[in-house]
Amino acid sequence: MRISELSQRSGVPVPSIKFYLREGLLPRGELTSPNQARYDEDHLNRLRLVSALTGVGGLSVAAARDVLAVIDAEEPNLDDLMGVTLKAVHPITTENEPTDAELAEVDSLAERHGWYVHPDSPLREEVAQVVAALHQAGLDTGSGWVDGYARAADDVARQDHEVLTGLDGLDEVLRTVVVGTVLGERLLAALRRMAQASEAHRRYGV
Amino acid sequence: MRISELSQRSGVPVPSIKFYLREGLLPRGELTSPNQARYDEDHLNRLRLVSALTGVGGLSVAAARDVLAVIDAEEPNLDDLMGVTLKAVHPITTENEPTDAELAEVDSLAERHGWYVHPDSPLREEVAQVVAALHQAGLDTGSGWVDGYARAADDVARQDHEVLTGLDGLDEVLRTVVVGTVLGERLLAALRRMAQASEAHRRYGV
DNA sequence: CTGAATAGATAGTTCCACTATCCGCTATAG
DNA sequence: CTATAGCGGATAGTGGAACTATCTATTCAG
Repeated sequence: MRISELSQRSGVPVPSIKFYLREGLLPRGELTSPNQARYDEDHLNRLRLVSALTGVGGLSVAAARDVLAVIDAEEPNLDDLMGVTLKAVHPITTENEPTDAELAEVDSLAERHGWYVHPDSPLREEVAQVVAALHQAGLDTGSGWVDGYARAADDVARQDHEVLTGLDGLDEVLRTVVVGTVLGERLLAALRRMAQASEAHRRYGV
Repeated sequence: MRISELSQRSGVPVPSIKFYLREGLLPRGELTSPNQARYDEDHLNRLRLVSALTGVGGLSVAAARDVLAVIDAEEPNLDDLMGVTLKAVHPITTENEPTDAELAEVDSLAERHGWYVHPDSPLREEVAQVVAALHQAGLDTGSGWVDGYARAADDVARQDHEVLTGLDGLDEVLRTVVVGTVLGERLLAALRRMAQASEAHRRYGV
């Protein structure tokens, strides 16, 4: 197919597709002549993936490119993929260094839930940073409600890995990890809001 | 205190504070003369709240302003607050209309979990949109894993409301709803990633 | 044959979240 | 008392991100 069909079937405007081609999110089509290229179903699927990641997924174009590059790597590596994906989802900023007390809070939380957290893992800092933001915003994390969040997170993570074991091709595993990490987060957030609204209705009526 | 002290204690640069003042996220200080104003602890707390919402919370300045405006309203209303907050967190885009099948999927999910979802609620569309994005990205939602996410979301939402019943002042309730919605989402996401990493370590070593 | 579409390059646009500069004034150190 | 650093408030400028428009030289479809 040509670019206009790709555009129609994906819902992405032609200029945007050209932009993604330039940025390397989407491989070029096969040139049949100097100004004609042919795209196939793979291109369409890839474009839909890009669209999902940058749209609902909320990734920047640069972050999406990094993530996709790992998927495309010769020897894809689950570790790399997780690292890149985690970085992509919410860029680590150094806006407010967490205190040692907050890091310790995270460590003890992890211990209570039986999590192994590498001391140098950026995740440790990241969680501590969110905790720091909660404190800054005037919320107390001392009364144990964070453990409830951790339990829910643990449930979801276990299930995520269950799902992965049911897949066969490496390609599918990689794609599922990426999409599951990026969109799963959005799904969980949206469902939480839905559950919250329902709970509010149940408790306080309409 | 004057603006420089506000800046030092909050970590926000003076020009940014001026920007927030202009944008109405932070109330003006009390003028003691035409070019001198006095700020107090309330200003500092408010600034820290703004910083948490726009920083780790990921809200745009406009979204933060809308949310804060509801908190500041004469007669604050929990419904308004939730509506505005939900809109602020992830702006509703019309990028890919969910299909009727996807909406139906969401409805039956809600029913299975005993959630009341108003037919006109934007949440319905929002969840369906995430589901649509998952489909577009090539993931199947038919095998029941979404129910696991819903269960986790339900747990968290119930607990969120438990926390609220333990608070007294309306002000505190409102602030907790906002911060809890915005930052709670980030917390849950970060914890999920941490749990995922730990689970990966448990299953595949290193 | 002709008009619409195409590949690829370059340049322009729009939005956002700040920054920088400027002015007239004021608090304060010496 | 002066010098000077800082202030409030207004206006203008900056830099990055994600497109969007335009251009040229083809080429395909009717």
